[in-house]
Amino acid sequence: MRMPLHERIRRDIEAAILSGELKPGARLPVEHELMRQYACARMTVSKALSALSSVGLIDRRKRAGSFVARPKVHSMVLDIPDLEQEILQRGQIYRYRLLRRQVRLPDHSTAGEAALAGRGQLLLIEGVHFADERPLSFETRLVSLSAVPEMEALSLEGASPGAWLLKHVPWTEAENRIAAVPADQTVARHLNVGTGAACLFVERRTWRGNDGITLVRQHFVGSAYDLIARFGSSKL
Amino acid sequence: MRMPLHERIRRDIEAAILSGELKPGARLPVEHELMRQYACARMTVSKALSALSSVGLIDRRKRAGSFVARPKVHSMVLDIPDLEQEILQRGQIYRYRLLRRQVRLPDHSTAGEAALAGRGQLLLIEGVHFADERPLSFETRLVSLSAVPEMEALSLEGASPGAWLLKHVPWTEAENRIAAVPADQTVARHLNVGTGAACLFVERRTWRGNDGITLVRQHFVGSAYDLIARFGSSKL
DNA sequence: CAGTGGTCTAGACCACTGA
DNA sequence: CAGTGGTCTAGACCACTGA
Repeated sequence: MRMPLHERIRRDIEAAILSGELKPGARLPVEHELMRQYACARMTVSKALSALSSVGLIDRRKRAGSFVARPKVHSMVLDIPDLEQEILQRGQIYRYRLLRRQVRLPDHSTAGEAALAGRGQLLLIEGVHFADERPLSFETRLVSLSAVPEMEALSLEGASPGAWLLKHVPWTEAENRIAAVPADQTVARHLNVGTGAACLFVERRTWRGNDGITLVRQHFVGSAYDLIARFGSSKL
Repeated sequence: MRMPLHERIRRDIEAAILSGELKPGARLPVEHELMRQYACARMTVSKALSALSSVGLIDRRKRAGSFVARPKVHSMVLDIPDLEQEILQRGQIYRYRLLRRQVRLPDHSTAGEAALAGRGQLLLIEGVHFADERPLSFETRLVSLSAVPEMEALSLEGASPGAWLLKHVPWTEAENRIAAVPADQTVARHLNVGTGAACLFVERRTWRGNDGITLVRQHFVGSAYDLIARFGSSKL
C-alpha cells in the first residue's frame, strides 16, 4: 500500500460521512479510540482529522469531541480563466483590438478609483476581445500605475492587457460582481448586438497583498458566453 | 503570545511571498535551516510548509527543496447563498409561490434527466421567489426521488424547496452555469418584466457523493440581482 | 548517493470547556 | 475537574530525485 496512513484514515471517515453512515451532528470516535483502531500515534490521527476540519467536513471542539459538520455556506470554485486562453482552447482565433489608452489621475468623486490609484496615476484601457473575428467582450480597465509602473511603457496593440497582467503581476485577492444587463448604445455598437440585448456583465477588482492592481468591467455577448463554477468537497 | 509557532512561521513566509521579497521560483530555506531559525522541531516547520503548499503558495520537491509557486489557475470562491436567507438579510420580506408540482418519469431524450433520476422518478417543481412581493426569481427544479424520497410527501406551499433541500440533503458536489439571457414569454410573465429583458440565468446541478440530487434553473430579474464572488489566498 | 521532504512514533504539556 | 483537542519535541526510517 502506498497511501499514507493519515490519508487512509481521512478517506475512511470522509466516506462514512458522505454515505450518510455518519450523519450531521454525529460524534466521531475520540482520537485515542482512532489510535487504537488504526494502531498508530496520535499525530497521525490528528493529521487526518485536521484535514477534514480544514475542508469543513467536521467540527472539532475541545472537551466535547469531533462532530460531523452541519452543512454551511455553499461556496464554490469559480474559474474565470484568461479569456485569450479560453478562446484558443475552443479552437477559435483570438484577437484583441485596443480602442483607447490614456493615463490620467483618479476621479476622486469615485471612491474605487482613488483607492486603486494610491498616490499614483491610472492607466485606462478600453478594448474588444474577438473570437473568430466576432466581438465577444467589451472591456474597460483601470490599472494602478503605482502598483504596475511597467505597464505605462507597454505597447498594448494586439495583446490582451488582462493576460499580460496575469502573467506579470498575479493577484492574491479578487472580488467579482456578476450581473445580467441590457446593452447600452456604446456596448451594443462594440459588440455588434442590438441595444437592450442581454449581456453578461463582470466587474472584477484584484489586489496583490494590500495594493489594488486593476479594476475591470467586461460586457459579454449574452448568447455567446457562460461562466462555469464547480464545487466539490474533494478540493483541498 | 497566543499564536501557535507553526502559524507564525507560516505567516512570516506568506508575508515574504506576498511582499515580493520571495519571488516566484525562489527557493525557501530547507527545513533544517528553519528549525534552527525558529529553534523548533521539524514537525512544526513541516506543518507550516504543508499549509502553504496546500493553498498553493509554495511547491515542495524532494531532494530539491521548497519553492515559491508560480501563479496558476485563478479560481475563486463564489457564494450562492440560500435565496430566502439572502432576501431576509437584505431586510425584505420573502415569499415563495408554488406554481406547479408534478411527479413524473425522466425524459430519456434528455441526458441530464435520466442521469439525475437513476432508477426512480423525478419531482418537478416550478415557482417564483418574491422579495417584498416583487418577483425576483423564476425557478424550475427537478429533484431525484430516488435520492430524496422524503420530498414526495412534502407540502411545498410557502417554503422554498431549495432551502428545504439544503437543510435536509446537503450536497457535496455542485456545478453552476451562469449566463445572461433575454426573458422569454413565460419568464417575462412570471417576473413581471418585458419580453427580451436581460435576466441572469443560473443552472445548477448538485450531487451528494455519486447520487444526483437536483437540477435547478433560475431566472433572476437582471436589474435586481447580482452574484458576488470573492477570492483570497487567506482562505483555507 | 546524499540531501531533501513525507511520514510516523511515543511521548509531553497545555488550554479549553462541558459534565 | 477530567476529558478532549492543540501543539510541540526529538527523534526515526523511508522514497524520491537531482547533482
